[in-house]
Amino acid sequence: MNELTLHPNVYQTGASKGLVGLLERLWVREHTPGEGTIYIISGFANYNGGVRFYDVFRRHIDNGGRVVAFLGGSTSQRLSSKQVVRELLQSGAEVNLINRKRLMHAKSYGVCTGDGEKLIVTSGNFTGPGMSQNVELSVLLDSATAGEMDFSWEGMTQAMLGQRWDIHRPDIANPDDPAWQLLYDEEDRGLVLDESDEATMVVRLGHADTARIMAIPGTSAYKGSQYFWLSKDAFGFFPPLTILNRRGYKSTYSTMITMNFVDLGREEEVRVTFEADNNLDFRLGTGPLRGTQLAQDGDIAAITRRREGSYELRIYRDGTPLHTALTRYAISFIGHRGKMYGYLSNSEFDEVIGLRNARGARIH
DNA sequence: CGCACTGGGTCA
DNA sequence: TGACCCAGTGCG
Repeated sequence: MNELTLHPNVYQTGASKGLVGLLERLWVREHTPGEGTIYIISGFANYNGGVRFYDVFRRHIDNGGRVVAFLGGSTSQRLSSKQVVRELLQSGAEVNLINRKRLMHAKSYGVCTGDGEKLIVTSGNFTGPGMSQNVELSVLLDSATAGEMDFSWEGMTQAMLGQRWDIHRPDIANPDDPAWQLLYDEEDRGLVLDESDEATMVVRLGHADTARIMAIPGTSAYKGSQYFWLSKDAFGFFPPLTILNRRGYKSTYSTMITMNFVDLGREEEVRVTFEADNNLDFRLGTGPLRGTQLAQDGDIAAITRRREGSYELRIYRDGTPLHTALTRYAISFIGHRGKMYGYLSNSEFDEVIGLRNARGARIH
């Protein structure tokens, strides 16, 4: 069946809620690892755009399948990152970088197997924000429809390769390959945030988020790790999750960020983890809050991204005026226990909490 | 000892 | 079965 989605959570005609859901249908639910070829076409690409699927690609390739990607590349613009290309190449994917004066701006994803051709035509790039945060329109065309209009992935990709375009295939073994210069380094923590990335996430905390915060040291409730569970739609809100797990056998992708625990007056390094191979949990480590009694079920946490890897965390207790003021930004329901979350710009957040007046001047 | 891991639960 | 929810174990 064909499907259309306008994400995040705006409109959908079928069961899938957004681009990631459509991709899961094509590449996971309706696909057997090793069968046929997976295709990726995107002008922009970063690590978190693919983090849901690297495991899927690896398993597919290990079982004899192919993954073919066409990504934008440029020496002057930040189109695709070294990190996403390295990860794709390491899993065995074939990556073509298209360097054009006029951007390769198409976005399409799909698969070709013995069952036929399927494709998604979308505005969503292979990036964290494109996959979930931005408003993006996507259409999935099933094999019957693709067959009806005579679409072929092989035909389209061969036609792309036949253009007089500047196409590069970076060599994973050779860091001096000039093709790498078409890619940017997204792990440069000195990167200045785009204004649209200067955002604050507000999330209504639940029991699981606060049980260890409320626990008494020495009790069993105090044991284990202290996390806030976030929506996996929040990939785009964090730096690339490029750290792979060392110990376990279930792959996880994580990153370390600097978190200023404003209520503690303390800054700590904490880990953000995506449990790709366990239960798809997306967790923010908040260990320093353990046992502090600073947050309980129903309170609001505000997580403010100030720089690429620097964040601030503030807790607003249920029943306080600022809790009420911030709750109206938590507009998306997630999970099945009434958790809600949402975003607002940092300038708006600063104004709400009184760090800044309506004219944007900082208040001391 | 804290937290990276584990592996269930639960509802749509 | 996807995506949060939950309660630990045991490693370093």
